[in-house]
Amino acid sequence: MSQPPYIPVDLVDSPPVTESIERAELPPQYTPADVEGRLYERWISSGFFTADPNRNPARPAFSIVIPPPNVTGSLHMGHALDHSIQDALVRRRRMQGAETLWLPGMDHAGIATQNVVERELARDNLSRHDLGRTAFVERVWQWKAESGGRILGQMRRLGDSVDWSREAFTMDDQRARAVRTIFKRLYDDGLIYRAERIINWCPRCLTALSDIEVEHADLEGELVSIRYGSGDTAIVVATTRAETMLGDTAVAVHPGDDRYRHLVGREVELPLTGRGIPVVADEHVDPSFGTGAVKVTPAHDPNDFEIGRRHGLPSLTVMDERGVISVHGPFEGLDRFEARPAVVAALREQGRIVKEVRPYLHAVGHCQRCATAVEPRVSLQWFVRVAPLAKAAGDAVRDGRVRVHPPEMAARYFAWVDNMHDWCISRQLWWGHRIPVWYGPAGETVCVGPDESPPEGPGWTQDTDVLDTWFSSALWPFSTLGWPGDTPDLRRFYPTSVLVTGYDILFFWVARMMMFGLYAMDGVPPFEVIALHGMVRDQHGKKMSKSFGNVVDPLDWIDRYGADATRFTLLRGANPGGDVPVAEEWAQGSRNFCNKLWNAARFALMNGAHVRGDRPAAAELGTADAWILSRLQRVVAEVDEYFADFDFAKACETLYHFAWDEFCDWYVELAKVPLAGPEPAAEVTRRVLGEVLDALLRLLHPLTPFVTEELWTALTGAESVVVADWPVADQTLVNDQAEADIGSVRRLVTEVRRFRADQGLKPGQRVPAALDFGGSPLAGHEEAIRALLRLTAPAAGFTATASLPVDGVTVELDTAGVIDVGAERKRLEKDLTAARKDADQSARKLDNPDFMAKAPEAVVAKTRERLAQARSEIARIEGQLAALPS
RNA sequence: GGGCGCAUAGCUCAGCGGUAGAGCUCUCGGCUUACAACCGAGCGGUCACAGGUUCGAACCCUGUUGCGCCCACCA
Repeated sequence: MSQPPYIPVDLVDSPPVTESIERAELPPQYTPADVEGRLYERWISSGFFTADPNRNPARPAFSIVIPPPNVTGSLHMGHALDHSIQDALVRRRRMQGAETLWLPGMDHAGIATQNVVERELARDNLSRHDLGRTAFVERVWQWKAESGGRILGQMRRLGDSVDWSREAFTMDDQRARAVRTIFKRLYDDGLIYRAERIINWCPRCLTALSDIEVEHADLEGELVSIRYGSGDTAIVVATTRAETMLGDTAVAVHPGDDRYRHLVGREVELPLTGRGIPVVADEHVDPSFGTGAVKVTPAHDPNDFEIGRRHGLPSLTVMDERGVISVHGPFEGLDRFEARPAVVAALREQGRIVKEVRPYLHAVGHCQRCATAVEPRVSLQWFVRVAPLAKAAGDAVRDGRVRVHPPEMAARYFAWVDNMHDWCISRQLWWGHRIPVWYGPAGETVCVGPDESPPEGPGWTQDTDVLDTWFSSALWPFSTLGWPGDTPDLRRFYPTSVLVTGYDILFFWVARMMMFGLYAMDGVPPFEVIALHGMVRDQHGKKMSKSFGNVVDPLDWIDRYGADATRFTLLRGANPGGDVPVAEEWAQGSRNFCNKLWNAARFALMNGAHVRGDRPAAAELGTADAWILSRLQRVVAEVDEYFADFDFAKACETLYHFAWDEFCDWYVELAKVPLAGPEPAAEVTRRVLGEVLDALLRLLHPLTPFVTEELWTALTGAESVVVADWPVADQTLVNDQAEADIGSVRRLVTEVRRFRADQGLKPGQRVPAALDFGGSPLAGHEEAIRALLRLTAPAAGFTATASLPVDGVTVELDTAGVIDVGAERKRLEKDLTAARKDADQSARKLDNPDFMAKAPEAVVAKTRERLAQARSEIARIEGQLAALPS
C-alpha cells in the first residue's frame, strides 16, 4: 500500500483558502480560518518539513516518530495534546538548526479494525467466514483506503509539521519486512516459542489476548460454598464460578493446614459428576481465605493450571471457544453464565451440598475491545520469552541511557518490565501480520525469513494466526526508518530523540519498543528520552467519556477558535506528568491571546515598526526600551529552560505574561508618546518595537504556529518563521536598573489609578496635576505617565488636594470637589496597618539571634530588603495621609 | 490484595524550607484612534486534619481522613 505524499487539507472540510493579507491591511480581529489552510499548504510546498539525512552532517539530528494512531481512529483531545507537544519540540529544534524529522504514520490496530469491518459486514448479515480469509482481508484494505486515515487529514488541521513523504503504516510492505525479520531472529534465538498454555481468551472475538488487552473491573458475583465428598472425606470449597466444577480434577489445600492434612492424598467425590478427584497440598492455597480448600480446574483458571502442572493433574476442558458448556450431560449447550446458576440449582436439588451463598465483589477480566468477560482457556499459542528482553529494557533506563520524564514515572516502568509474563503474540484473527511459520506433513515446523521461500509441496501449511498488533508497533522507531535495511535515515535518525506519549501506554507500547529496539539495534535503545504527558480531562478534572457527555472534539475548537488556540490551551495545561484539564472558556482565553498578538502586531505595523539586522546602541535606548529588551532576554532564557524540562505549561505562561502584561500593557503604552514625538527617539522606539515583537513571535511559533507565521512574515518580509532562527538570550542586554525604574513607573501609575478608581474619578476624566520627580530618572517618562493617567498640566493658581508619593516621585492632583476624604483615609489606614505588620514581622526576625545565626546570608539580606520596602511603604502612606485635607 | 499519586482563592492548577501565586469566575468603573475576543481598579486562602523536626513548614517526617490512578492468577 503506497500513500499519496500529501492529502490536500480540504479533505477534512477546511475553510476556503484566502489570499495573503497585505502588511498594512490587518483587520482588527484575527480570523484563523483565513490563514490556517493557506499557511499549511505553503509549508508543505516549501518542503520545510521534509528531512534530508544527507544534508549538512555537521548539524545535530532531531527525530521523533509519532505514536501511530489507530487506523480506525479520529483525532481526539489526547492526540491533539500529544501532537501539540511533539510539534512544539520539533518546530523549536528546527528553528535551532537541527536536521529535523517528525515521522507520521498509522497502526493497523488488529482487533479494533477487524471488529469495525465485521460490524459493517454484519449490517448485511454477513460474517467474515462468509467472505473467507482472502476476501475479508481484501475488504479491510479497502476500508482502510476509503475511511482509515481520516486522522491524517485532521493532523494537517492541527498544523503538525510532519514529514509526509515518509508516512508509514504498520502493515505496509516495509513494515512487513521488518516484522518477518525480527520474528525470524527471535525464533532462531529461542526467544519465540509455541506452547500449550492457559491464556486470556475472548469468547466473542474468538482470539487470544495478551495481559494488557484485558481490563479488570470489579463485579458483583456470588461466592458459593460447596461440599465435595461425603462423610469423613467431606470438604467444603468456595467458588465464584460454579460451572467450572464440571472440569475440576482436584481439591487443593495448604500443606501446613492441619484441618485437611488427613485428606491429602485421598480422593473425594465431585458432586454432579460422581468422579473421584484427589486432594493435593499446594503452597499457593491461602489457608485463611474461605474454607482454606480450593477446587482445581486446570483448564479454566490460570492458578489452577499452575497447580495442575505441579501435581501432574489432568486438564479437563468443559467449555468450547464461545464459553458454552461442551461436556455431555444436563448442562451441555448452556452458556457459561447460564450454566452457573443451573449448576448451583442442580446441587441444591441434591440436598445439603450447597453450604452457603453470599454476595461477593471480585475483579473480572474483560476484553479491552469488546468488553466481553475473558475466559481463561488452554490453547496452543506463540509467545515471546520476555525475561532477557525485559531485563535489557529495564537496564537501559536504570543505567541512564534512556531518561524517563518526569522521573517519578520510571517507577511504574520498572514495576512493569521487572514483572512481565511471557507475551502471547498469536491472535486468532485475520487482520494482521500472519505468523511466518509453516508446518510440514511430518510435523515439521519451519520459520521463514523475509527473503526465504516457504516450503512447498503437499501437506505444508502456514500458521493461520496473526501477530498481536503491538508486535509491529514495537518495531516502529526503527521499522519506520528503513530497518532491517542499513538506510541513511536509520543512520541519521536512530535513536530517535524523544518519545512523546501519554503515561497510559507506558506499558502497552513503550516497554515493548525498548525491548525490540535494544534487541534489533545492537543494544542501542530506540529513544533518548521518554517524555510522558497526562490525560486530557474536562474542566472538573473528569475523564472525557461518551457516557458523561463531556467529550470535546478538537476539530470543533479548531473551527471555532483556531488551531493555535486549541494547541495553546492544551499546552498551557500540560504540567509535566499531570493530567490536562480543558474547558471552553480556556479555549476562548487562548483565542483572545492570539487576537492580542494580532493587535500588538497591527499596532506595531501601523506605527512603522521594523526589523533590521542591527539594534540601536545602548546609549540611544530610553528606559522603557532598555527595560523591555532586558525582560526579553530573561524570557528567552526561561523558555529554553522550560522546553528542556518539557514544561510547556510554564513556557506558555511565561510567554503569555510577557506578551500581554509587559509588552502590550506597558511597553506599547509607554511607546505611544515617543512614537508620536520627534526623531531620533521615534525611530529607536520603532526598532525596539519591531525587534521585541520579532523575537516574541519566534518564541511563540512552536506553540502557536499559524498566527505567528502570518504576523512574522508581515513584520519582517522574510519567507517563513518556520525556518527562522530561534532567539538566543543576549546577557549584555540584561539591565537591572531599567527594570527597577520601570517597576517604579508601574507602581506609581497603579497607585494613582487606584486612587482615581477609589475616588470615583472616571478613567477618561482629565485631572490637573503637578509631578515632582525630585532627582528621579523617571522624569524622562513624565509625558508617558501623564498620558497613562489622563493628567493635564496644572493651570495657573493650581492647588493640589491630594498628594501621592511613590518611589521618590510625587503626583499632586487637583481633585477639589470630588475627593472623598473619609474613604481615602480609611483605605490608607488599612494599607498602613498591613505595611506595619509586614515591617514588624521582618524586624522581629532580624532581632532573633537564632535567625541571624542560622539563616543563610541571602535570606537575611532579603528580610532586610523587605523591611526597607515595608518602611518606605509606611512612609508613602503616611505622606498621603498627611496630605489629605482634613 | 500490592504500588504510586493528590488534597493550596468559587473552579482548574503552579509553588515543594524563608512572610501565599496564575488563569478563569466574581465586584466596581470605562467604547482611552492596536485590540470591548478590550482597558483600568478591586474582592477572595488559619495551603484537608493531628502531631513532630527546624530560628523558620503549604513545602520535610509520622499518623488520620477523603479522593484519584496503575498493577493484580485469593478461589
